[in-house]
Amino acid sequence: MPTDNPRSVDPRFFQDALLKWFGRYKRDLPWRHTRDPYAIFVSEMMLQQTQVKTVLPYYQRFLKELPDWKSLAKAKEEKVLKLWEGLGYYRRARNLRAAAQAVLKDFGGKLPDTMDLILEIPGVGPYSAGAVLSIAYQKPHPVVDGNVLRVFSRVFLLEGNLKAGPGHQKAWSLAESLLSPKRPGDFNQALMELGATVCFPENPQCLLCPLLSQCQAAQKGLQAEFPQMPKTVETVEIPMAALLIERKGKVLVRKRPQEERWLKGMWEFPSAEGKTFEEALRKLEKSLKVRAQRKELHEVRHQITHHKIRLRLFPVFGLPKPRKAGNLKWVSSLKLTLLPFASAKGKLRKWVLRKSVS
DNA sequence: TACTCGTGGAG
DNA sequence: TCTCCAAGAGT
Repeated sequence: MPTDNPRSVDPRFFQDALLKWFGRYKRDLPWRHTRDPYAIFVSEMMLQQTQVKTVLPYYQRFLKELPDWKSLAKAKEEKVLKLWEGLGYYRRARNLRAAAQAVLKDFGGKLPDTMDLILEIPGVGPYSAGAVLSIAYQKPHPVVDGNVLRVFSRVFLLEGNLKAGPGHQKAWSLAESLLSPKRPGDFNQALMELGATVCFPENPQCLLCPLLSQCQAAQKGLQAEFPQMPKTVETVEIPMAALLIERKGKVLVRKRPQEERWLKGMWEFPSAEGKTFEEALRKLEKSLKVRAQRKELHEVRHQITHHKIRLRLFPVFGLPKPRKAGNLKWVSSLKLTLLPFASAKGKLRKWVLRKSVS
């Protein structure tokens, strides 16, 4: 019979096992070498729904360029977005800048160290608040993220969807009851580290786990059955066409308006959706008054939530006229632009940089 | 509450 | 090639 009663676990044993393991096996990460609340705050914003390995280069570059609250608060949004290019969830970048402005304007230049105040900051929710307070200020607040949910679901055999409703509440109360009051920051990081490096979604490395003796799923051989994730929505395919329009060594880019469903306010090669590529292409030709080749230069596949996007890039015939429309711009380099589906690591961007914009 | 927002890595 | 999902927040 599954027990989900936190009182069946000795918090002291849990803390000792976890902290000892963390001390020995934790990864060497840059934000573990600083006590600066700003740097820790930046790392937490970047780490939302994003793996450590992906964040690393962004974190280093971001702090070098914008080392403190003041420089971030005063930076242009374009600059912050450029530093975020390719990291995804761009609202985080805008919120981070707004957070810096709030810290300066509302909190005297110092990140607040209490739960109620830090939650007022844009982009800070329950997880980030607990993480920053415990790691930067050693305040005894728990965290619950995807890693913690996975570890708890296995150790305590928690059934059902833990990402919302009563299951989520249960996870938070467990995290609170188990938290090490002396070392909350290390405890929280240890729990997440365990999920990230041992308690994998697939093929968890149970023999390396400090909680093995406490893990109900492992004892029953049910690791693969937990966590119990809600079934995923079917993905819809969206054909998209984009145009590569060159003139005198420059390329036409477009700022996506607020009406777009994704990547609002981001720069791209002019693009459109359609039921078919041909339809998308005709829309573009009409709105920009140009003629495009029917053979694409390149195709990129991309997935945004339950949308499967296929973006084809078509070259434009002849020499198009210059245009001045507000959301269009000729650029000679992509250094100042953000290109959807063509992020820093994207194939399309690499292709364009090599073939077209040198 | 449930949906939306990006991208890359792993199996 | 396809599916899953990650140091979540905003609405």
